[in-house]
Amino acid sequence: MGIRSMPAGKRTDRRVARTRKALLDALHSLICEKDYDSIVVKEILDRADVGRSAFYTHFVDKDDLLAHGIHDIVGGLPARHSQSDESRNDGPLWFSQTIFEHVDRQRRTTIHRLGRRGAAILHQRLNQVLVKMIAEQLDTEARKQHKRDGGIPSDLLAQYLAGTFVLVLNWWIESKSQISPSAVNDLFSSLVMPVLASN
Amino acid sequence: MGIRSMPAGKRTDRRVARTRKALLDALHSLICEKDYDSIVVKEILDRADVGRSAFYTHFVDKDDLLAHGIHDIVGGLPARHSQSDESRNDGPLWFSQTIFEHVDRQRRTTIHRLGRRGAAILHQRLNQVLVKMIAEQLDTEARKQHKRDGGIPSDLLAQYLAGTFVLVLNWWIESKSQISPSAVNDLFSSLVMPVLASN
DNA sequence: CGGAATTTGTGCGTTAACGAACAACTTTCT
DNA sequence: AGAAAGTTGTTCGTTAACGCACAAATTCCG
Repeated sequence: MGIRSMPAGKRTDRRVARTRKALLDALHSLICEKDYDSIVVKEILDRADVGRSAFYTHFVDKDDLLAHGIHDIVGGLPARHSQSDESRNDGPLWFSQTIFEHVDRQRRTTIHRLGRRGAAILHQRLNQVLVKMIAEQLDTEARKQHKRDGGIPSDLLAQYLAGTFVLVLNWWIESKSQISPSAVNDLFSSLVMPVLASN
Repeated sequence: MGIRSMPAGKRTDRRVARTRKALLDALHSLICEKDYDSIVVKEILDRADVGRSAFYTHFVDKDDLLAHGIHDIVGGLPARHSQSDESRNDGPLWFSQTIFEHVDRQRRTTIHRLGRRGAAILHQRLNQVLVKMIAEQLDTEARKQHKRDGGIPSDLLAQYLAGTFVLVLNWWIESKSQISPSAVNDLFSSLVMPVLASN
């Protein structure tokens, strides 16, 4: 649910933010040291210095905690997007480059420790968040252009873009060949640009 | 009161420890940036991310918070003392060298920003804590030697040693001449050793 | 000087985190 | 296999921290 986007409601309690951050950080630092599957809740609790009951008031289990970890990754993205100089870099692909670079940075420290399951969870979640973000951005842009539609429905397009992105991302991570973030970003562009152009 | 010495009672609540540490750390980092006197409670609260009422449940005011800051400095001392190999380095002066070195390290970052008042508070508190620590150590040692007394009362001796130490420390800080920690420690030894030897 | 603004310290109803205990389940060891 | 050890997820009474509002004291400034 709401990452921290809408200005509605009162802002979150200090304690809530603290506990969440402590747990998220604890998991992150643990993943840097050992495989995700071998990590046990007690370890997270100890490192975060948080009680067991507090954990389960915020997350349903370890996987849920992991899934929420991407907010740190993707959370800062819309800020950069909306704060950009309104120049011309806000196409539907504004997100890809940044994420590719981020993944590239974290590749050797954390990502390879996730294992099949952890990676699947994160990809699923990333897909989820991306769909939402892209859909919003697409709608905003469509509204600027006087609702000119008739092509591909925007929600389908969003799902397509997110899906393709995660696919490429996954392939990139699995692939042994060392490709630069920029190069794989170009690959991604090559795949989806024709579709975008035809719209 | 009790720093964290006695094994009595249940250990402190996580929340208490967290709040205390957050406030202590916040003050410390603020002193690194501006004069102690110019720091206002609100600033400490904001940086520590702690509510106003939480502050006053632990400390009576800003000065009280500062005073409790030395526990970080002196707190680790007894551990080192009791964990030493029981060899022969536990004279009554085991504390001085360590503290001189610590002060030397923090000299340019924090100490000079304390001002008259802040320094006075810290010295007073340091004296207080030292008296207690030295007295305990003196008693322990006296008990080992079959209560052989008749010389200077141990509590007086403790006060004397602490007082002299703080005096030398203060002089060292104020003095323009650059004296090494070891050198000033030797000076301190020279002052009190005769008295100790005559006992 | 004197009013405005800020800072201080306190009170209080609400809520999140605590800690401890628990049954159910999984792992490990022999 | 079967006992011992460890892990998970839940419950519940207690308590610290929250946020907010307030009067008193202090500092700022025209």
